Amino acid sequence: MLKKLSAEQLERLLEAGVEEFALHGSAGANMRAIAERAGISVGALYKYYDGKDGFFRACLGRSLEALEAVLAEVTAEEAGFKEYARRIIRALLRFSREHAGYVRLYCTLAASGGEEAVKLAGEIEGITARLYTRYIAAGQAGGDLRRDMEPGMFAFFFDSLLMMVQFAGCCDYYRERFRLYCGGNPEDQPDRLERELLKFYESAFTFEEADVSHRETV
Amino acid sequence: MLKKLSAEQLERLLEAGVEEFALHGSAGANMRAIAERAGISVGALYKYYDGKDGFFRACLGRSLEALEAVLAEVTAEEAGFKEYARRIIRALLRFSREHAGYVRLYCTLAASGGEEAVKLAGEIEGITARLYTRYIAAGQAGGDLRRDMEPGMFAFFFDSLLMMVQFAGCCDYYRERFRLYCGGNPEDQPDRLERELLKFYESAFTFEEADVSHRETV
Amino acid sequence: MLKKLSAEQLERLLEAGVEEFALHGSAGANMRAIAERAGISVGALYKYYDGKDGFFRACLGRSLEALEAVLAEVTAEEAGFKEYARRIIRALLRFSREHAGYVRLYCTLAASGGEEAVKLAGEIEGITARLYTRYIAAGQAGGDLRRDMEPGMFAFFFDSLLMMVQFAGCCDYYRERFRLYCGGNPEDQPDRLERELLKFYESAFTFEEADVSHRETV
Amino acid sequence: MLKKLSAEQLERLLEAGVEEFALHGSAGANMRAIAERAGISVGALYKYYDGKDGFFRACLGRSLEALEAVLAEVTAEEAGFKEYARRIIRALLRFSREHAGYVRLYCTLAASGGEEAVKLAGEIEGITARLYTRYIAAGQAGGDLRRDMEPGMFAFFFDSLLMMVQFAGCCDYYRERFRLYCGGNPEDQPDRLERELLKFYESAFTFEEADVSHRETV
DNA sequence: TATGAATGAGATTTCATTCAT
DNA sequence: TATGAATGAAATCTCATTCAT
Repeated sequence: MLKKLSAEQLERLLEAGVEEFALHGSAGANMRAIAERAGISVGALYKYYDGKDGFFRACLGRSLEALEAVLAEVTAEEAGFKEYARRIIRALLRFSREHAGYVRLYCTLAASGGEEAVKLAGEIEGITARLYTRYIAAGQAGGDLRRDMEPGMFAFFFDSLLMMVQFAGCCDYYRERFRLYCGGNPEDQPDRLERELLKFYESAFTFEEADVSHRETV
Repeated sequence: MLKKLSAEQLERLLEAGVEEFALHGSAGANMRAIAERAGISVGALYKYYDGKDGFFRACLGRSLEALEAVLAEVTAEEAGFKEYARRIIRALLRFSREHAGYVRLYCTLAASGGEEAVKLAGEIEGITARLYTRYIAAGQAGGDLRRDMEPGMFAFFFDSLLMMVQFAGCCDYYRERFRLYCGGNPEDQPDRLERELLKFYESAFTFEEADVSHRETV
Repeated sequence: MLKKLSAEQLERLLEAGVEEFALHGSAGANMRAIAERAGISVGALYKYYDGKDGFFRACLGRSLEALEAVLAEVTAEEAGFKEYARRIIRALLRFSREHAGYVRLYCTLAASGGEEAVKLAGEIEGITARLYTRYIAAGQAGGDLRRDMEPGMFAFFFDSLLMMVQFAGCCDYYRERFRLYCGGNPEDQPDRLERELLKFYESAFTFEEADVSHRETV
Repeated sequence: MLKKLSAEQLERLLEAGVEEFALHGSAGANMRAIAERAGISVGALYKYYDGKDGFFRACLGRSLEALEAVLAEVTAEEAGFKEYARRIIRALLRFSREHAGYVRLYCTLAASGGEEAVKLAGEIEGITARLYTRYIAAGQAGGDLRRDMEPGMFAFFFDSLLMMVQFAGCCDYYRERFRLYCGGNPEDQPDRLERELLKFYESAFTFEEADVSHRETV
């Protein structure tokens, strides 16, 4: 890696890459278009990155770093489940507003197949998987969360909805889908989304068979 | 092989297309590779479909039809919420086992952007969006489901988890992600997945603030 | 050459070929389009003619035969120069009205290069070249036509104008060119064209230096 | 050879295109062959021109510009009819010797049909049509040219012969045709051709009915 | 060193020709 | 025998990558 591209230029380059890859996929992206969008020459792009694949991975890395940073920041502080969930929801909604390209790229990556995708899944999802699962298990141990659930499974459901909400804020298809179900866009009604999602989570995670044994299951 | 393309060959062609598009995306797919995979000539492929885009849409159409057929079949019969959900879960798990390619293509489409994706979202998701939302609203009216939720939003959550479970059964990234959270693959433990997901749904959808007012919210 | 295509079908085939070749040139013509236009199968086309080139030559032959037939008919009768010219003009104008495709194909052929074209030029133009040249020489010997001209050259000029008039009646470019010079289309004003062309010919062919020695040459 | 395309190479590219299009027509020309003939890569060809059609038009444009330049130069100076005609004949004969490819392409274009050809006819022929017609009308007004002719028609005849002479110098078919009528090639005997053509023109344009009323019309 | 034009392999697409039916 | 779908070579065109300037 040479050192002559200014930090700002590198920034622009990665942003351009993220956007182009998110828009057209790894195969459909156009290296020349990326360079132009970033205002640098293709030659420079190839000096700094090792071909299209290498650059794609760099863009991906960039996106995932940013995502992880947000999550790390949010999950650093201890909090009760509801508050914890609220913070994550808010952070991710803000993230998809501010870094739509990153989320789009993440979505594109997740849809792509192959060894590479598997490897990246391990790197990216491993952290949150462990984090959420442990947190839920701790909640169970502490008596705050229902005991008749598998922490891993419920962590999976928890994270899945967060992913979907993010995609709904950034990716055309998921955005339209959200409109059909809920009306409007996620970023225009963060409070409503937060409220309903929290409600959903709260009861799913705290409900106990025993508490409702008198009710007729539907 | 100069025989007329048999129905089976045409079938193979679409399957090959579904697989290739699912694997490499719309841009990355290779028409020659598709023809070879199906064992026919490129010329024949172009005789039956109008270019790459046209063929892509045909593959998409086939995938979505199959998906809709399954959902239509399952949702035709009336049932209580839990039974209804159970059937859908089972049907979709079976579908992703038997038609992994269709689901992969659906996932690829959802990740792609553009007008086309938006239009397709409307066609594909509109049906389930209305279906689920109405079903939930009916459940509320009948007293089976909690009243303090927005039917649309909760339908969105409901469907989102189903999507994720399907993707986890078919797409490399989502599959790996599932392993990290839950261990193993969805299709190898359908009962476990069904049980936990139903548990999650049941409490999320039937919980009522009033019932648990004595509990400390976590 | 097999015998099963009816005369009418063969007719249609050649007509279709003439039109297609005239329209798109030898390289641009589409064999399938020709077969379709003629209402027969491509297989039959290939049974009767040996590939594209062979069929092209057949179409050409057809056109040239028709052209020669017209000229042969007209030049069979003896007549004075002016009457002779008048007849040819009229015959060719009618021919280009009734067989525009033949003339177009002739024009296309003449524009194409290569050995083939040279060979065909010999076959096609040889006849008229000899005919006109001899006629003019005879006119000179008989005292009807000026003596200070080379019969071959003047025959060339004579024929060249006839070609142009024909092209003007059938080929888009030449037709537009005619409109710019003369206004209207040749076939809509055959009398005017005949009159002026005859005037042109008459003076060109009968003028004698001696007769006008007293005039200042311009 | 990774140097920037030199002016000379660009020149060669157009020349190669003119030659290839002239030889095989617009449909039959081969872009790869053109690039090879010019010694550049196909990629470069496509960087400079917008597809086959765009490049064809560029080649055409170059040919027609050159033709117009020659005519403009020649017709700039005033002169009596005979001198004027002599100059044009000479200029065009030289032009077809030096730029055979341009003339061939012009001939190919004229034989091709379609809207495009009509439009180009308007652009190309319009200039000479007006020029010649006005010149002839002026000659009539000044008493130098016969009054019993339509200037437009005679201008058409005038130009038609010039076209044919040019084609005879460059296009295989027309060249062979010339040999049949006149013997030899136009460019090998420019003086003879000039002399005879002038003779033809002179009498055609200056003949007056009145002058020869005593002669028996042939 | 940074540039971006040139390269050319490889993709999409067409269409003359074949041959099973 | 006549058909016309299937073939696949060859055409057009794109774009990741190189490298002379």
